[in-house]
Amino acid sequence: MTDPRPTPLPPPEISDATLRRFVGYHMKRAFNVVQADLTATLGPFRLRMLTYSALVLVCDNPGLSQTRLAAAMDIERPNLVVIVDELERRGLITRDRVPTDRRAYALMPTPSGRRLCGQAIKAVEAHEARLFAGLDDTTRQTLVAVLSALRATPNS
Amino acid sequence: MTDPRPTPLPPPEISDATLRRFVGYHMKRAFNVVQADLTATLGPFRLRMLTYSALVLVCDNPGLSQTRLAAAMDIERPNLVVIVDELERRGLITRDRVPTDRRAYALMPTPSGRRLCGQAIKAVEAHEARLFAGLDDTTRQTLVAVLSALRATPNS
DNA sequence: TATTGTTATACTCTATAACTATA
DNA sequence: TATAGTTATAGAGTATAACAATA
Repeated sequence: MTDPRPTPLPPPEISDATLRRFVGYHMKRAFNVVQADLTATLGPFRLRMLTYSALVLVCDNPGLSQTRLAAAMDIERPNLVVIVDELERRGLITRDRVPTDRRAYALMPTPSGRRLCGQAIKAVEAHEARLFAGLDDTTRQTLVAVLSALRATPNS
Repeated sequence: MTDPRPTPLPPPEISDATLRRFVGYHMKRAFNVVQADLTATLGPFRLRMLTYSALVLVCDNPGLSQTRLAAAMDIERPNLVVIVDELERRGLITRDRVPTDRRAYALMPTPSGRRLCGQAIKAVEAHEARLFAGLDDTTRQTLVAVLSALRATPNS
């Protein structure tokens, strides 16, 4: 199976050894892959990673306030507003006033929201099972442990 | 050390067990931490993760074309244009026409670009050493191996 | 004064279509 | 025709300041 073509210009391998030494570089690329796959998985539910995360947290913690939800999602409160707007507009959650603190909202899942959430969770489970099929349990646990430990950064 | 205050409302722990079961959730949060830290690290050099990656690749592969650089960085060519624009405007790289193919550019680092690149690499090395100080070599290698393996996604 | 939710805003990254000039 | 680089554009995520209502 020799190739008779006079290879027009054998594209010299790119040397990315320097970049590959940095974990952040690998994290970025890996996350892009996961993100793209997850977006496709959630597409049929008209959810994105952020709306999905918010819906799951509201279903698991009915009555959550937006401030605490934003903290749990590790995003800024202003950025949560549009996410809650979207979930509320679709009738998946409700914003109920808290009698004891009329500043805050108690976010509650609707029956429809709970239903969609359950379906989306199953889809994401299947998505992750496929994506991480090559990892044994120990490696997967190590991965999660390492990523979790990165939460708090003792910056200099 | 008893607390005499009548805890106004003991914020019930948020149950995020469902989300925590998904690796993508941990990847997102971990990447946000790394990204924020890296942005701070590169700030003094007026570089971001993308401009840094591009500069490193051009320094390691002088004469690289934009198409191949975009492929190496795993971004779309249109998005690379502004990155190359910025590096060129700052005098860190040059866009030289390729005599044999006048459509393409040969990206070359300037002496100033090489100098800044060397300094930035050292800063990023220190940044990563600090960020991943808790990981032994084996764990770190496992992490990189797992993240790298995620590149190609056999999507269903 | 402090906090909840909100608006406005800006920057970055990502993705696609369509154009130009070359090949 | 196909490719290299470009422009325009749109969507999404992130971050900060400042405001009204309420505590």
